[in-house]
Amino acid sequence: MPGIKPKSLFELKKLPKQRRSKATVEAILEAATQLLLEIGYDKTSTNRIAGRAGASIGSLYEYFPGKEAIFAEIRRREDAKIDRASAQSAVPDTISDMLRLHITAYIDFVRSNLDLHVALIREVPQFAVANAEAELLRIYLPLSTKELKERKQQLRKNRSPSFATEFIIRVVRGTISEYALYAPEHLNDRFTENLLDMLEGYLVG
Amino acid sequence: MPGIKPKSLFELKKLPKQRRSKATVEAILEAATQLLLEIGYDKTSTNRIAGRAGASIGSLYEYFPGKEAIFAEIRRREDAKIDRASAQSAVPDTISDMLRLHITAYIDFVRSNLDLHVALIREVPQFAVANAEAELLRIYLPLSTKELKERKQQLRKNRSPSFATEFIIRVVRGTISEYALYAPEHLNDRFTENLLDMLEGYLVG
DNA sequence: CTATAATATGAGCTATCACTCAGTTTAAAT
DNA sequence: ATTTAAACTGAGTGATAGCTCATATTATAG
Repeated sequence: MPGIKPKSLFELKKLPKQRRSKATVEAILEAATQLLLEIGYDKTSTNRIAGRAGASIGSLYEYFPGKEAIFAEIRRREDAKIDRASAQSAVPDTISDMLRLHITAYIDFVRSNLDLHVALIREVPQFAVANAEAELLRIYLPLSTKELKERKQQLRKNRSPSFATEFIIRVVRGTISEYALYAPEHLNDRFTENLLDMLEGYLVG
Repeated sequence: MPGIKPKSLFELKKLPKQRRSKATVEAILEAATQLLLEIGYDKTSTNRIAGRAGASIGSLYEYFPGKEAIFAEIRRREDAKIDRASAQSAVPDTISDMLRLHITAYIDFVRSNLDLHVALIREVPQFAVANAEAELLRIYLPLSTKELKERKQQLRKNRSPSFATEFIIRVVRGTISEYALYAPEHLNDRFTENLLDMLEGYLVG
């Protein structure tokens, strides 16, 4: 019986309870984010993160089971921001307005955090891919199959709501990531309008 | 005057001349590919690659300046395969047929090398991003601005050939990568038909 | 005030990594 | 047969990585 199996390599070992330790965890996450942007994932060591954060390496390992967990938490928090960006009170009647609402929100979000967004895709190993998928479903909940079904009369013939839901979600995510990675300067209004035009043509006709 | 600056960290230091050394280089690339798929980029060490390849670590460094160069070469060879897949003799008259030709070729290619394709995106740090862009332009040359201009009468009004060229290239690449990474089992004929349908609607109307 | 839990410390351990180099073996050239 | 170039070898080096743990400090609870 060797060591005890840890709950997860990607989650916090324990939650900070006092103000002091909460600040430590925040400082670690902030330092890790900075270092990711400055020198990349590989060269960012746990010792360096602790140093930048003004914490000891021991404290870091008090809360994080390892390096990966730090970046998994950073990713989780970015996901949460997207959630907030997409959470809309009013749900439009037309598919066209629905598309515009969510896609502009998503593009605005990506643009406002472009460097970090790109670094997370480009630098950080995709250890928590399952998570990314769960995130996907949460983010675009408003754009879900259910909502499309409720607007089925607007849909083009032969468009299955369930298939179309996944399809447009992946077209949007994939295309925006592609632009963010390789042509961020083209992630502009003209792009947005073309994307919306294309998707509306696909869904509504 | 410290060391002499190497030509590039991503290119071969020297080309193998004899049959024996060519085989060594091939074995190294094959071993690196296997290890990438088995244990990932981070855990794949140069010593391990040499071991698996049946070569000495010294031989490895005779031809490759470092670990990154090995995977850059693997990527280069994959790119070359895409080139070949897209190189078509007949150039169709209609935009619709053009789309079908190149997109089905690209999807077939991705599907036939799915594991490696995904691993290269997911695991290998994007050290040679400029290369990926050069590749992009080469791959879709047939689908270029020029070819769209020649078929301008088929294009929808207000579609700029130059903008549309980049747009559809990135939609295709981004979307297919998204599916390959997160839903490879949905990278099927139904997906292909929907993608073609959407793009044709966008370009032709 | 005391006891207990929470938090912080950082020297140092083990492991592994990318990589070098002095020497040897094999093949090609003359 | 001899010379020269190409190819191969692998123990060893320096650096650094992730991470532990015994100890010390600070905060909360009773």
